[in-house]
Amino acid sequence: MKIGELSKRTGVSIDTVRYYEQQALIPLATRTQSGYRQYSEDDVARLKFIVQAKELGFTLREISQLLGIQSNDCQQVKSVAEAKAQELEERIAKLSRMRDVLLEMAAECGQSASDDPCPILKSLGE
Amino acid sequence: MKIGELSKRTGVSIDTVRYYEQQALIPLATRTQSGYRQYSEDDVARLKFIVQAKELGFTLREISQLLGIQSNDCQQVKSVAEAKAQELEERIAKLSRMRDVLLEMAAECGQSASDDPCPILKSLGE
DNA sequence: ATAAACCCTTAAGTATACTCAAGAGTCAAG
DNA sequence: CTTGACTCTTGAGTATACTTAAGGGTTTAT
Repeated sequence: MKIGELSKRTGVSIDTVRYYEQQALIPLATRTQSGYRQYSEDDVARLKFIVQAKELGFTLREISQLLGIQSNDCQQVKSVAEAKAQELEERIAKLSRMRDVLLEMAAECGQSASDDPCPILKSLGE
Repeated sequence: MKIGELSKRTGVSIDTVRYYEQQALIPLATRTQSGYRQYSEDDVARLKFIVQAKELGFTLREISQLLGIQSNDCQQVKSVAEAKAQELEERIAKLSRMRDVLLEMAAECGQSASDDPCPILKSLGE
């Protein structure tokens, strides 16, 4: 398939696909004799993965590592994946704490008299 | 205290403090007669909060909302905080799924023969 | 009183991740 | 066979969040 179809099937714009190729997130596409890029189902899957990972806050550099573009060394990919899982664990813990803090903030806001200072700065920042 | 001390106590660079002021994340500092910015403990707390929120992936715009810089309307701050808590909830769920996916990936990588293709592209992207 | 350390402003530069524009070649339908 | 949709490349522009540079006052310690 050509780049337009790939774009429609993944929701990634044509320009962004070319950008990802330039950044080596996806391999250099094979070309038709006239120079058009040709893509396969594997490319669709790879792009969908990139989209997912991006939504989760991974940088392109991290995604590149995850995809292990430069190497087919499964063991290396494994250790990267495990390290990322660990990072996610920590991030989840942090986010959970932040969520609790926000809810506490909201509760305090609801209770204080309307002309009291907002309690946010008191309850946070330390 | 002056900007240098504020910087040291919060880990935020002097330039970044001035940038945050320019972006209205912190209020315009009062000045000495010679034009030096003067800060208080409240400013320290506010900056520490900004640092925490940033680590959790909030944008400066979102943090600005959280801090409710333009308004002392506690109820508005409350609703922003609750909305953010809800967003965090969803983000935590997504991150948890991603962590599971990564661990599954790692497990598969560990099992496949070393010359098999890496199973990542198969197990993801759909 | 003078040198080091600190502060000021304005403006430009950096990294990430796109996004758009210009100018030109290619392909499919009527 | 031509028109419109699609693709190509190169290069510049955008947004976010800083960071650095240039040039010049202020404070503090000796």
